[in-house]
Amino acid sequence: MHYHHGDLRRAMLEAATEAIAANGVDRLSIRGLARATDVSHTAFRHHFGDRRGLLTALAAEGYGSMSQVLRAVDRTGPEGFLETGVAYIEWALAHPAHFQVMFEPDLVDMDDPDLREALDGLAGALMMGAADFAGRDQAGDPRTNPLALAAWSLTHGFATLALAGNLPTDGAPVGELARDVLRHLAPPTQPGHPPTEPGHG
Amino acid sequence: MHYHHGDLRRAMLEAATEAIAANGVDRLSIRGLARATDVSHTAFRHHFGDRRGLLTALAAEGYGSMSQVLRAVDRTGPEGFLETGVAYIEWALAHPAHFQVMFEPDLVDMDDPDLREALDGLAGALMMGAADFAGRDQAGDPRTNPLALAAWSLTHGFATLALAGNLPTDGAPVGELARDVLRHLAPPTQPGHPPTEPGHG
DNA sequence: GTGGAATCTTTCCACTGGAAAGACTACGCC
DNA sequence: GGCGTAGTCTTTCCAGTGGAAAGATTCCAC
Repeated sequence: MHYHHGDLRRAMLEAATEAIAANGVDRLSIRGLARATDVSHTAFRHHFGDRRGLLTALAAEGYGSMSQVLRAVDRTGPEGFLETGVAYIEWALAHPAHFQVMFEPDLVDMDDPDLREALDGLAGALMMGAADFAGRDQAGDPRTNPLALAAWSLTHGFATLALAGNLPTDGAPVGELARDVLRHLAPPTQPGHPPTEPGHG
Repeated sequence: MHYHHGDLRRAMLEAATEAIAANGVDRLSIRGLARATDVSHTAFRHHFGDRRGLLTALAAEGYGSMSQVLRAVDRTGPEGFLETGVAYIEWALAHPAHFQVMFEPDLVDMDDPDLREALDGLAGALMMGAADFAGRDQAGDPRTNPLALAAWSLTHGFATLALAGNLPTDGAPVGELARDVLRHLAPPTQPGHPPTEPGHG
């Protein structure tokens, strides 16, 4: 046992990831992390400042990881427009702790420069994927393009509901179900009547 | 000031609603609620048991309220299939504290009978609305119908992203944007594998 | 080596949620 | 009226939490 831990910052982030995934972020205890890492409960302050700083770092790590994964997606296939969404969902299910922190602004310090930089990186990756849905001619910015926003909402909603345990995840891999769900996104038809035509038509 | 508060249960729920909407559920303090209600910090225990019990009651209240609103939606118009989704989103934005607690299973006691009953009521209302998306011939159960699940995911995702501050809510009412987004849901146009298998049931 | 910077500990504090026991009040019953 | 019981709230105490401040230890450039 050394006085210097070696890489306490990383160890704390990993311990927090496990603890949040197991018990939820509301039951995350700094002192519990310190015990798991075998340091004093104030050791983390040098690296993160306070509890919120730790969660902010975790969120930034999540933005970076997700951004990296989404940018590596092969979107050239016949259903390439779906792949970013599927990757988004699979990443969320594989990183529940990060995902939970990433989209709860109450938990983090939104003014943190590292966080903002990582978030901007993810936003860029999302726009690339959304452009596949919206059509390559159009901008994929959800702020201006309702179809892109619909793609993001659908993907994010599926991931959120799945993480909250509201989906039948029994047996079949979620990736296939996600594909089936994401396929139901379509451009708008004439306003005034529904774009869906039930089977009896 | 009476020894008996009168309706402490309701007062506590309302104070909690305000506090969560203002600061998020993670910063909700029982003692803070007690101060706001001018009672001792253990007075609530008789009504809710513990902190989790209070959040559980809040979630149940939310399920009941949302269910009631969704069931009152007029779904007969030309775009009636959208109205449940729009009402879902508008309810969520009008009740951010409830919504936040309703879909975070870590925060509540999922075995609470009152909660389960209220949740079942909401599930029924959601299935009615989802059936409008999925087509009236088909079951609107998101557990078996991918289109119904897509409708729920899209609606829920939009509400979640809006509450997290990720949407451009400047100026225009969110209801219209929600309509534009929800209109993008459609049956699959891609050949190949049909997303819905006509299993028996 | 030595001085300074980085890292971790010790100690203390205000605060939190919960347990236990007691005090007050409403209300049916005599 | 008075009485007793159930319901409601308080008082008191406790273990646990996050954070502030100051000190101890180790690393590293020189």
